[in-house]
Amino acid sequence: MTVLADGREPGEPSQAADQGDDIAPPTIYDVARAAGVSIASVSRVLNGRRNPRPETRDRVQRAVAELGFVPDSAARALSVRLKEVVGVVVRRPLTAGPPAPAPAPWVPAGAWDTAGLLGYDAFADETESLQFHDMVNRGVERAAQRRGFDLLVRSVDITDHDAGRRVLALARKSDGLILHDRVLEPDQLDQLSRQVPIITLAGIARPTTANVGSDNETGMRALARHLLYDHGYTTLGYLRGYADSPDSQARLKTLAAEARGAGAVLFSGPQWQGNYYAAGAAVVTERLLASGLPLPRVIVCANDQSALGVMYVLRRSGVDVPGQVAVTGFDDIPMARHLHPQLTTVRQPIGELGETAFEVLYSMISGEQPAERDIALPTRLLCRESCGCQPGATLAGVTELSSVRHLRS
Amino acid sequence: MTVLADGREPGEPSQAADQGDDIAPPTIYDVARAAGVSIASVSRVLNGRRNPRPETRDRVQRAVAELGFVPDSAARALSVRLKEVVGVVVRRPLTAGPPAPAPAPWVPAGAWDTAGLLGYDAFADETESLQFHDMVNRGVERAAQRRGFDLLVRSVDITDHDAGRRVLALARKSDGLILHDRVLEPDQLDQLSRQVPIITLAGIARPTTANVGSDNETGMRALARHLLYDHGYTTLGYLRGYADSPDSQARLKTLAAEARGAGAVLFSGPQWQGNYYAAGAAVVTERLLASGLPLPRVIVCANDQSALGVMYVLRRSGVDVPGQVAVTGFDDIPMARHLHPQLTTVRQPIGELGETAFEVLYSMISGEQPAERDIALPTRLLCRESCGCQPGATLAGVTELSSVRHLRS
DNA sequence: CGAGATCTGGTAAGCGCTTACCGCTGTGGC
DNA sequence: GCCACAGCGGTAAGCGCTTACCAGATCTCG
Repeated sequence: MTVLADGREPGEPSQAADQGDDIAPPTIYDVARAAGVSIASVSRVLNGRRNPRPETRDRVQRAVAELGFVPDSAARALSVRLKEVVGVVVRRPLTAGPPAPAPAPWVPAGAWDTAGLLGYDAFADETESLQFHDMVNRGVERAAQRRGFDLLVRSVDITDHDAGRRVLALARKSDGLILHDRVLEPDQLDQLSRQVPIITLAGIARPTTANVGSDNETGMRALARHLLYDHGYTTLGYLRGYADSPDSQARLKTLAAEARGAGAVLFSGPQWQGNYYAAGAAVVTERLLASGLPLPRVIVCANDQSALGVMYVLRRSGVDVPGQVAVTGFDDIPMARHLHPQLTTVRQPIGELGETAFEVLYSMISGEQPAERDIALPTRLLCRESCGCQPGATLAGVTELSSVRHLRS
Repeated sequence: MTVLADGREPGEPSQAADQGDDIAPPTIYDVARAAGVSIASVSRVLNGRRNPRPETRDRVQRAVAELGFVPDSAARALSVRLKEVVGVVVRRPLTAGPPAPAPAPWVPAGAWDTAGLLGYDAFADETESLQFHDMVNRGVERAAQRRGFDLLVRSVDITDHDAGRRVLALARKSDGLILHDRVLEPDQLDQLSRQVPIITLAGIARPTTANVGSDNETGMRALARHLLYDHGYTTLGYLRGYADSPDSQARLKTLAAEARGAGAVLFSGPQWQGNYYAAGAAVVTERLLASGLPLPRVIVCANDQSALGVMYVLRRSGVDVPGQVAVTGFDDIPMARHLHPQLTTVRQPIGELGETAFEVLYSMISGEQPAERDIALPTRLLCRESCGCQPGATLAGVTELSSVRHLRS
């Protein structure tokens, strides 16, 4: 038996450890001693290796139960090189107040500071509220739990241009990373992904990473056709998300193609540049109103939160939604159905996005090559009221149009 | 220099490690070799110990930068006995659909199953939406980040009666735990808290744990007096949270005392037992309506989510809010101001609750005895519309009444 | 200019766990 | 009855890092 210099065995709590209050948790040595076996036997029983003799197994299990032993994760991780932790990184404004804008030179300085947005106090704590990200993370957690993994969550500030270091630090605390929108630059991503498995969400798959997103084309096409043909709208505006968001770009592209096909006019110039936040959308909408130019008949927003901001400003300005201007979103966050009018939007399977991301990551951590490097989950149109539809007679006041069935038949 | 059996030094990536795709991250041995120093020197430079010679420091820093070295957290944790991770546990329904009820024998079986709640499809994904817990966690994360800690988040199912094991497992992955409402039974708490520092949120401080909550008394007193004296309501109902929630009990107690003092009638019997969820509150409200008994003039809800459910059902049943029945909440979650009518509620400093919890936990992890074992953060009344007030002329449509100033002057 | 004090870098032990390897015991086949 | 062999438990190495301890170099001051 190994005995340390001060006379105690390895793992035995030292005298000075803690006075009464906190006692150190038991180690595998404590269990081995209590069971009268070696630490190897304890470990084998715990990990189901090599089929130990029933008597040995019993003694160990009894000792484990009695001491309430659970192996220390750090020691285990060091040994098996698996932490059973995945890191999740979200880029979000950490400081209170409205988010900094995406690069948008046409927005006068000050427009985003607190003073400039006082009128939008209604969204002051928007960044505190549940967003798309959080719901995705909930899905990641569900899937992770099934594999005994936990989530290590970290936010990087929207203005943090040295996110690389912080993400790398997280990487060394986990077995793999799930990165939300816009967390790393492509070259940082390439570099990091050679050291640790990485999944991006709503990004672009690269040689060494996989991406999980949703089928923007199908959903947006259904929405566009609904607006263009069912409602007959001929002028539309697209309020964008971050300029470099692949999701926002894909949605715009599909919408533009459909509008063109229907001979409708689509506004989507620089003055339609939002940032996925309600506060940002509110400012954009106000500028549009102030410009005196006529508004399009319908404003298609890159996401639900933007739609929230648009509707808020329109309503305050006495513009009837959807009577004068219809508004639509994308995502179907829970708040969408609690708005007045209820928001017509395209539902993404938000939780599944997270679950899928974890499962793909898990397979990469296990050393497999993922079969598919770019996964798009299905979307579907939810017609509620803000597009101009009358609330249906369905129970929840939602008319569901499966985009596929509706359009492909 | 130590050399392993196969000829490579410790830490040197073995040949078979990974083929091209993933390469193992550099270890401290790689850095030491690149810098031409020993691993001890590298460690000392990294941790700022013993003031190394400038030249040594330079060489190490250069090598670290070049290799992009970041120490492995598991190895570091094992050595310094600090993981720089705090575990956060939330009890929530993990499966889709409405939550299981708190023990409430008067609710007929089936009332909570999907079929029984079909009419409340509006809240089907409520458990997916932002809740109080998430906002608190955001605060924890903020504070943790300042200390280089990360959050390990885990949910336990609302029906999981063996939560102890799962929480213990989390404990061994972290340096301390923050437990939300109702995660552990008091005896489990006592046992676990002797091994690891624990903070409860909205619970009760015990000899070995600290608790962070908010000042229910002051907030509820302000709300009660506003309803009783400013509005002159003489009949009230209190829709409770979980039966064993200290928050819910404290709020009821204060409300009852105030009502008694004003000679008003307060209903709070078993048929007023909710569960902090909108879906639960909706069912309760429907039963109250079905009972045919007259409703009180105002329904005071244990939290905002409950108020959401109450308002939803009242509105569907043609009851005018606040004209016929006023409704109030507690918490001030972001959705509160987006409801129609806007919800009058008592604001808790939700984010600060989390930040405070972390700070206290951090001090315990650092081996200090917290000065205060039971911390209550200030609350304040926010009068919006659902209590019967007219929307004020203030910018955000919110009349703020500092509970202290209003009542103590 | 030499002895002690000071400073700096290296060596090695140890954190708590897993597992390769070794040796002992008991079994079956000849 | 003996030996090969399977089965099981123990010993010890090693995961990547920090740090106590030691030894050599440098400095200080009598």
